[in-house]
Amino acid sequence: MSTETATNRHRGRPREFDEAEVLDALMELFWTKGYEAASLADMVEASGLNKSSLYNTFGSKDEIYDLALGRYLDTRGGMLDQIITGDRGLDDLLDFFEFVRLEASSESGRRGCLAVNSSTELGNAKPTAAEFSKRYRATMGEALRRPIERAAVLGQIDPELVDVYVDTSRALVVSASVAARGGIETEEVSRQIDSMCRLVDSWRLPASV
Amino acid sequence: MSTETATNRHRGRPREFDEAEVLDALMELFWTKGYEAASLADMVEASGLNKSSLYNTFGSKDEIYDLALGRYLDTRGGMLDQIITGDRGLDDLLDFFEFVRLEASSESGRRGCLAVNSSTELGNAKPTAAEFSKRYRATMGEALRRPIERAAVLGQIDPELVDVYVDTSRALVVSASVAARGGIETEEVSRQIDSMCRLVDSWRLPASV
DNA sequence: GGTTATTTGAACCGTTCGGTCCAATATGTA
DNA sequence: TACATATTGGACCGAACGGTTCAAATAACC
Repeated sequence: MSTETATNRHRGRPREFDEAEVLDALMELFWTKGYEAASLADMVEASGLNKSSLYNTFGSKDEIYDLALGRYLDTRGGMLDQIITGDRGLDDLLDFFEFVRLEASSESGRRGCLAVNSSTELGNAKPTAAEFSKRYRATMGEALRRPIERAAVLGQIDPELVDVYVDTSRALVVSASVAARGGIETEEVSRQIDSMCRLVDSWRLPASV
Repeated sequence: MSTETATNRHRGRPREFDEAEVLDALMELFWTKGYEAASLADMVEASGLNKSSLYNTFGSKDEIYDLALGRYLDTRGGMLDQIITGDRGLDDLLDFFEFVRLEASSESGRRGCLAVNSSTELGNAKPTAAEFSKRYRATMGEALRRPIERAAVLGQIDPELVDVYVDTSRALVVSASVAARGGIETEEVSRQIDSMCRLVDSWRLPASV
């Protein structure tokens, strides 16, 4: 009956790296270079691991890419949840757009959105990529829906158009990420985000008396 | 003074293929597979030419890609001009969205937009690709501006928001092409286009008495 | 029909691709 | 200290990569 203290979970040599950390580094690589352009050599360099360690731990390039995409979505989903909070309706949405503006002008943000990049690079060609594309779409939609539904409750906008505004907001964000990655000057992208904000403002109903 | 009839423009063996036709085929290849994923072997197969013929006529893969992109933009620009015509303002814009819907549900259209795909795949990495990204953005903007400015003249919309609506319309089209390529079901994409149309309808001002 | 210019197919280049294997090494347990 | 177990770096694989060269074939012009 003596239960051994659960110290012998792993017998041999323990792992010298943090899986999540390495996966993050690989995600960054794919984010920057895309799937095809990122070579195994790049992956080795980015991870700091040996090629065979990489392979043993995570599998093939294909599998690693899927893991990296998954990690991006999880991380990103959490970020969205954190960012789009509050009960101010459209004002929260506008705050999020400001976050998008900030990102789009940063070195990191000019790589666009990994989910969008993956969508357009691998599209229908890679089933798992299409799956992530759908997941990203859903996650982003849900996050955007919250402030917009709240805006309807607050009487800021026409409740009939909640779905339309959700779709529109998502499209605007996607398009901004495309522009940012596509080498469009940050001033121009920022101007586009101005338009996004002005559009949202145009959704406001006149305050009922 | 006897001017020779200008028959001896080319002395040797004449070209056996049509440059534009071959370039179209190559454009289709890059449209479908993207830049990195398209191999020289693919290019040979798509063009029907020999590898060295390809090289002699158009140059390296890199140069051919640029030529193909240029051809896409020219072709596409002409198409946009043809499609977005008329003087009905928002109704012409809505017609264009219907065209986008039709494309997005076709086999061919589910490859997205080559300019957008190129933007996100090569982004800042390839200067010429960034150049095309800007050209595409400008061309699309100008095409969309026409019906929207007309709508302002017709009193359909708030003239103050013309720029905003141009940016928005372009963003919606870009986002639709991303969705179409990303493996999103055609019904879902079509639903997104419904939202686009409803949004545009919400821009209409009440008819002044 | 001879000349000339061009295309053509195939062989070939060195490099990099993604992927695999294994002996050496390092570490926790007994 | 000896054992068991996992990781590690590097050698190695065949295939495909983008790109180049060239002799042979071909067709318009004189």
